[in-house]
Amino acid sequence: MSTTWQDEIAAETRAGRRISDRFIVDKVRAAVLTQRLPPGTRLPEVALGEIFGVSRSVVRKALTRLAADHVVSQQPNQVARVRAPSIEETRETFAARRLVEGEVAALLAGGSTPTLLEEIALLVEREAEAHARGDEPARIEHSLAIHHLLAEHSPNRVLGAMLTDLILRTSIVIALYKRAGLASCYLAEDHPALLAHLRSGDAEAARRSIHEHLQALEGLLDLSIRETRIDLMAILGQGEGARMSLSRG
Amino acid sequence: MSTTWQDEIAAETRAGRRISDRFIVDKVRAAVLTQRLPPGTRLPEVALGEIFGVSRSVVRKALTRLAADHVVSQQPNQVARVRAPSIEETRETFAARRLVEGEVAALLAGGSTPTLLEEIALLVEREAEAHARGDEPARIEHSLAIHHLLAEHSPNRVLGAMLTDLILRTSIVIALYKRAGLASCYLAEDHPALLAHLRSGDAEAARRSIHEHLQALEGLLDLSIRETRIDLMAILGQGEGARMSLSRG
DNA sequence: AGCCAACCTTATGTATACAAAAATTCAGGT
DNA sequence: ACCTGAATTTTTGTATACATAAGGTTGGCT
Repeated sequence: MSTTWQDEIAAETRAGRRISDRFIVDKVRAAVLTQRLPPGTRLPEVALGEIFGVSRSVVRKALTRLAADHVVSQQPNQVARVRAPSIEETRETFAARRLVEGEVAALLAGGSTPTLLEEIALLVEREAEAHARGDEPARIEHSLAIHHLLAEHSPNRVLGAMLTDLILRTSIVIALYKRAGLASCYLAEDHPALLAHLRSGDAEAARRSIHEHLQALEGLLDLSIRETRIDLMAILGQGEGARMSLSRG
Repeated sequence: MSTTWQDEIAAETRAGRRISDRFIVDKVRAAVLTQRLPPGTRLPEVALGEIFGVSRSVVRKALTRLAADHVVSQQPNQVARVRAPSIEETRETFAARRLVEGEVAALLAGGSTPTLLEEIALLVEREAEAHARGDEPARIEHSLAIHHLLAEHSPNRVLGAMLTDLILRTSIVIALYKRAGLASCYLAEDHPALLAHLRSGDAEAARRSIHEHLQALEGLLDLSIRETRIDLMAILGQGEGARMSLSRG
């Protein structure tokens, strides 16, 4: 994974651009989303600075922004760590997203442009194809793109920004709590149904389909009471593996 | 106003505490809320640093956090300025808050503790008293306290945090767009009605009373189309007054 | 052997110096 | 008189040095 970062950093510097805090935010967020940086991983400022070839100033700004996005936790005089949302917070995040994304979908059911509907239709198709050929990373990417499209085109931009945040947070906890044996969180009917309701302009049906979709998604997670699993992971599991790959750079 | 800050800074240092970024965030946010720092005001890092007696490092962190809270706008290589939300954003913020606070109130209608209900009842009473004696600052404080209480006690803490943010943002635009001749935004019936519905446990009635309350509040604002008012203010009105009081420190 | 304390390592908090980019000012020309 | 453009000033971006606090480790003591 460090090599991936190394490559992207090299590409960025070759392009004449300096590494910005934004770049670091994006890379760390992507790594957290794909669990290359598991919850609890320590993110010391100097180590990150060496990896990205910048000083602590830039890293600190990036970490502050990641903390505002709920990706890392930052406590005074302590190392920043990849956040491990609790089961309770996971449930609450899903509930918040149901509320917000449901409203956005309802707003969009009235006034979405044909262009938007076509873009969504394309992504829905691609997601199905990716699933059919067993390409789970591509499927996740297209699925996320659909929801991000809703957020970006929300008539209410304040709600849209909130939704962007919630999509990120739910993605993190989905990666975290996905039931062990489950190959994919694909729900074949849900996105086509949503699209149909957006097309027909039925706001309440669109809202309902979002609610059901997210409810089903949450149901695919392993949110059993034994929260110890995560605590142990945060305390013990962050050990040598993740730490080394960071300090190796 | 600088003298107020000076006093608070002196009190903080006397107490042995160093001025933290948190302190600066709180003070700037309060000043924006009370319009002592009008929209468009420039907030240069060195000037703020001199006022608070800290270096740019601390100020920068504070400004980054204020930007995350939508209080100031920060663009690369430009001075941070107090944000002036547009009329459109104001409407969208109110809509978002109606959605979120309505849900929180509905959740709270079922399961709020007697303690919480008593606290709210006390604040409702105090707000009415403050209004009766014409003490508008105190009235605003108690009114805000009621809504913050809902946010803090939200069974869904994710929604609660989102509501805290939205309360701040709506407070800013209320101060910004309050109709000129209006002495107060007090709506005598609304808070008591909300309290009654929280007590009775009727979730949908509680949600509805929040919706109506916020709709009425938005109706008290001057959101006419001529947005030029704000643009002019941001460009011209930020002149000597605010700038000087900052540089005078 | 177990526990405690002092030390040392590590990492963050803060200030400051220098570089680069904007904004402003002022002079020159049309 | 107005517009243009270079020089100056202001302000931010980044790196680095020093101070401080947290965490772990080793030594000594009971």
